[in-house]
This record gives sequence, C-alpha cells and structure tokens, in this order.
Amino acid sequence: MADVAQRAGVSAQTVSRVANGFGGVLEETREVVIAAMDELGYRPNSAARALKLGSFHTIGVISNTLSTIGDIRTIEAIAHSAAVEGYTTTLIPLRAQSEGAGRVYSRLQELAVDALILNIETQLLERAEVLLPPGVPVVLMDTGADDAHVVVDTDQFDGARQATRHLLSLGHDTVWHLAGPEGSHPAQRRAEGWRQTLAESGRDIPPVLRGDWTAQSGYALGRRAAADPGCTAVFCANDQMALGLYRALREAGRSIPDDVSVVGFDDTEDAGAYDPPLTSVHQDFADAGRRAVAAALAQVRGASGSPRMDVVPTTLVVRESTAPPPSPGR
Amino acid sequence: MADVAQRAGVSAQTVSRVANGFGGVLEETREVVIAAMDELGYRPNSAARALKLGSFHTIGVISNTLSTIGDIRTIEAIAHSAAVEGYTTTLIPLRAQSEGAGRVYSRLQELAVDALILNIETQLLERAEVLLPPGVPVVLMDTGADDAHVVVDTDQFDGARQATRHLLSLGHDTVWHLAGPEGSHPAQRRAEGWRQTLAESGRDIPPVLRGDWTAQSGYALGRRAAADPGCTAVFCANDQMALGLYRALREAGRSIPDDVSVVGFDDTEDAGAYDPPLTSVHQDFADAGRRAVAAALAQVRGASGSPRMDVVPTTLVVRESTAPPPSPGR
DNA sequence: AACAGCTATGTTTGCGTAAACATCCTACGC
DNA sequence: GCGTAGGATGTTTACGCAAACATAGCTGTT
Repeated sequence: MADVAQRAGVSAQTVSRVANGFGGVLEETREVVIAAMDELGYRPNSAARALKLGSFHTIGVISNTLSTIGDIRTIEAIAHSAAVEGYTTTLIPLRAQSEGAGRVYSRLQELAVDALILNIETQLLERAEVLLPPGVPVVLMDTGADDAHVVVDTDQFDGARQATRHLLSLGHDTVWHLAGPEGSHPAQRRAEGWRQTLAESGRDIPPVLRGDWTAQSGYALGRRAAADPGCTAVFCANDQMALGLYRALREAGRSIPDDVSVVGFDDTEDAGAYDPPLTSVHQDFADAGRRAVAAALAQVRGASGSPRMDVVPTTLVVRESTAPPPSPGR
Repeated sequence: MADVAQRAGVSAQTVSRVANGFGGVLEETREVVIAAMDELGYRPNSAARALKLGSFHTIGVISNTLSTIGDIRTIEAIAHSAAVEGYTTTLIPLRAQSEGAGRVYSRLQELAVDALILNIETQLLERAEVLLPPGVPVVLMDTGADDAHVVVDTDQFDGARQATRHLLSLGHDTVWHLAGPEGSHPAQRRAEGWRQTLAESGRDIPPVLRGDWTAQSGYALGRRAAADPGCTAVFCANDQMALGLYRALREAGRSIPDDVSVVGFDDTEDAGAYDPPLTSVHQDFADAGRRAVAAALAQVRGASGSPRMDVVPTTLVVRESTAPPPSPGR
C-alpha cells in the first residue's frame, strides 16, 4: 500500500479510501491511485484488514460428512447466501479432526470465522466433543431446540406426517418406515412424525427398519419389508433409501405403486426420474441455508432480536409411486 | 495475549511460545501459562497470525456449482485432505458473484487464501471471466492441459474407452452415448474416448445425445435411444443420466441388461443399488482431491519440482447392467 | 476582511502476533 | 574462583491496514 501511495504521490490513507470506495476523494486523485494500484498489481491484504477491523467476513460451516444429498444442498445454499452478503464460507469437515480431541479443540478455537453454522448430530455437541470457541455466534441446523443457541430447523415432523397421512388417505391399512440412523435428529423426527400419525389413527405400527441414509441400506431393509405381504406402503427417511427399496420390491416381484406405494424424503433432483417417479417430501434447502446465514449475520451484527427457533416448512410432492392398495380380491 | 502474559506473570513472547508449542519453555512456566489461557478464555487471533506470517493456512476452492455428485465428492476430498495438512478450505461459489464482472474481480483479488483449486469450466478462465489474483498458486482440476498452471485430471478418456470396449467385447455392434453438456471438459473427454474407441474398431457412430448431467435429461434423451431398435448398448456420461435412462428403457418395454446394456460414469454410492446394479466407471475422487491439495501446497511451499500434469486413473466396475446383446433369433 | 464551515488530504496510532535480538541465570570446566 | 556455554525468558520491532484526529485550502456569509 505504501508503494502505491508513493507512486500515486498521495498518502497511504488516501489509497485506503480509494480501495474501500469511501468518499471524500477527488475523482482525479482516485484515477491516479487506481492507475498506480493496477501498475503495481496491488491487492489488499485481507489479514491486515481482518486484524484491523476485527472481522474476517467469513462463516464457518461444520458438518460431519457431506455424504447425504441434503447436507450438500444445505452447504451449497449457505455458501451462496453468504457470498451474496459479502461473506466467504469455510468448510470444516469434522471427521478429519476427530483424531485426538486436543486437535479438534485447538483447531476450532483458532478458527478465523465470525460465526459458525453447525450441521452435525446434536449428541456431539452435548458430549462436548466439539468445543466451540467462546464468543463466536453459533447457529444450529436440523437439531432439536436448544436454549443456548439459535436454531434453524426444517419441519421434519410435519413432513413425515404429510407423507404418512397421504398413504393412509389412499386406503392403506398402515405404513412401514425405513428410518435413518439413530444419532440423527432429522431421522428421529421423521420417525416420530410417522409413528405419531399412525398412532393418532389407531393403526398398527410396524417395526422400524433402521438404515443409514444409503441406497444400499434401503435395499437391505427393503428386502425385509418386501417379504411381508402385509406391507403395501412404505415411507422412506430419504430418497436414496427409497431407491434401494425400489430394487428390493422389484426383485420380490412387487410392482410400484400397484402392489406397494413408496414415499421418500428430500425430493432430490433425481426423484422425478426414478421409475416410477417418486412421491417425496420436499425440503427447501436453499431457504434453510439462507435463513441460517441470515441468523448468523444477525448475531454478528449484534441484532439480538432474531428468533431463537426458525422452522422451514416441508411440502409433499405427489408423483407416481403412490396409489391405493391392491384390492384384496384382485 | 497481553492479559494472559500479565496473569501468568510472564512476557507475551513466552505466551506465544507456549501457544505455538515451541521449546525453550520450562515445564512449570508452560503450565502456569496454559492455566492463565484457560482462565481468560484466550484464543489466538488468526488474523494477526496470518498478518505476521504472511499465510492464511487456507485453500480456496472455486466451483461453478455443486450440482453433480462428482463436484461434491471432489470438494469433500479437498476439504478433508486440506484439514489433514492443517489447512482450512474456503468455498467460493462462482455463480453468486457473476453479477457484475467487477464484483468477481474484487472479490477474488482480496481472497484470503494461500492457493486456489479451480474446478470450473475452462472456457471461463479463457474468457477471462475469472480474474485470478496474481501470485497465488493455482491448481486446475478436470480441465485440459494448460501450460500456465498445474493440472490434476481424472483420466476421463481412458474411462470412456474402458466402458466402450467392455460393451463391444460383450458382442454389441456399437454403443450409444448420452453425453454431458457442451462446455464441460470431462463431458468432452468422455465423448472423445467413446468416439475414438468406436472409430478404432470401425463401428458405426450413433448420434451424440447431449444432456446436462441430470437424471431428467437422461430420461429425455433415453427415450430417443430406447425408440431405436438398433440400440442395444448405451454408455452414459454419468450415473445420474443412467438412472434416467433406466426409466426410459423400462417404459419402452426394454429390459436391462437383456435387451439393452447400460454403463455409467462416476460409480456413485447409489449405483450399486440401481435396479439392476449399474456397471460404471469408477472415479477416485478422494485421490484426486488429495493430489490437488498436495499440488497446491507444494507450490505454496515453493517446491517447483511438482509435475505440471497429474492424471488419476479410472477403473471399470462391472455389475449387472451389462450383458451380451439379445440374439437376433430370440 | 474576517470567520465559520466545508472538503480533500495527511499524520499518528494501534489492532495481536512472532521473529530477531538482548538479557539473565545456572552449570560446568579448568 | 573465574570464564564460558547454553537454556530460559524479556524487549523491541514490523507485518498492512483503517480509524481517529490534524491540517490545509477553499467558499460563502456577514
């Protein structure tokens, strides 16, 4: 910066003013300074700026894995929303740092971020395996209500309820459920929504088949569901598991939706190209990401009036994988 | 830091030594300092550290979208590898900044990164729509050879060749191709590998059906392929398009693999749960990410001996979606 | 003509850190 | 007992920037 100032024949402060687009600089001076900046290939040092301003203009996203489509869409939405606000997004993969608790600790502590968005299993937080740096605003996503933090949650429960009701309203006696893994809050809530809806209608509640979000697990569990002739409707905790279920049903000679109806969750891009196109609960990942960023920045900017809990609605998208159950006499 | 020093009764420099794990500090002193750090909730200011050291310990990843599974796996691998090396990863979604070229310029120029990994379409670079900050090491992924930069490329061409040869060796007269979008280098190379392999064997080259990576486009194009009775083998530019093709074929009453064989590309996790499980060209995203990070850090550390071009091999994974063509007299 | 009020620019300062250098103390050899 | 080596710690400094304050010049008012 000093070089630029000298070359332009002005003070460093004036260069700073030009670089930041502040007023109070003669148009003529500005042009000279800009020319000098170009000639010298000057670019501002963001470390110095961050040190001076006390802010990195960066949001950190902590995610245990990027394995599910949902995680990815969320991160994409966060990065996008943050960029619009002039913030960059730092990715903090948790797994890599779990080697040695001390490591996680120090790494997170030193993080050059103004705020953190956590998209991890709540139990990790509770077990204090993730020691958050004190004083950094935190937004939790897809986790239970938490008194200490701002939470942005997708309405998993209602989505599961819509899916289950849809299947019941088609005439199915009950609905099976391929659930997500135990530690996952979304998996938990979806299972609860399903169970409670069945219970309210006084239906039998089939055993929960617990998978791990992968299509492979959907296939493995699906074989058990397919083997039960009483199973005419299945609600899957995500689309990928539904894909595995499709294969299991077809191998068992049961057609979709004539013999068995299937509903997924997430409404990923692929769902419409499944065979048949999958009825699925749509999650608005973009909206959730936007709200998380907004909540994080609100805290950064000191606005304490932000809601402690922000719920993003879900909607059922009906395609061709659901139909009334086969008539008994068929 | 000064507070910690005062509380511990030592100088700031000693605190710095403890914080960085340097030697030359008495065990006793170290304990006192650590106690003081804990009591005061001290955490090092990474902006100041970056300013002092001239390095951010951060790698930037520029990606146009995160829409395809491949992009995502790559980014995950980069973030993971970077974390292992003690670097954090900053996500720079290109789309968000394209609003106004000047915006892109300034944003990229100021980026607080030690190196950049680009995973974008080459043409954007060539058209100078992305003005890279001078002096920052750059690694290009999945793009053509480039004299000016280090490139880490997956062997798309050979993968396509393996897929095509596999189908020909099963006895198919020729192989159709559902290609990726025009601007994409991987799409280009996969199409070339397919075309050249057919040409070498003197086979007819069916029209290229160009899609956009989505299952939807795979379905739309697949209907055209399915309508041609001469089409008994299709090589898809990615697994998602193969999924769409599956549906199109089934709707046309053609079974996989008895009537039509299908090969995908990427070997995503889901591929093994397609019905039937998809034969696909495996890409080692983790390895590619690791190499990109290694190449980037090699440049950061000044080692100029790194190769200019690093090619990650691909391997065909044969599952159940490929078989000999139906016998004419069947 | 004197002064206030404004705009354009310059000067000083400190953000938190770690390298470089300076100092102190202890142990050991002769 | 003196000198020296080496380990432990303190002091000074600069990294690049922008806020705060200072200054200079100019306009318009009385």
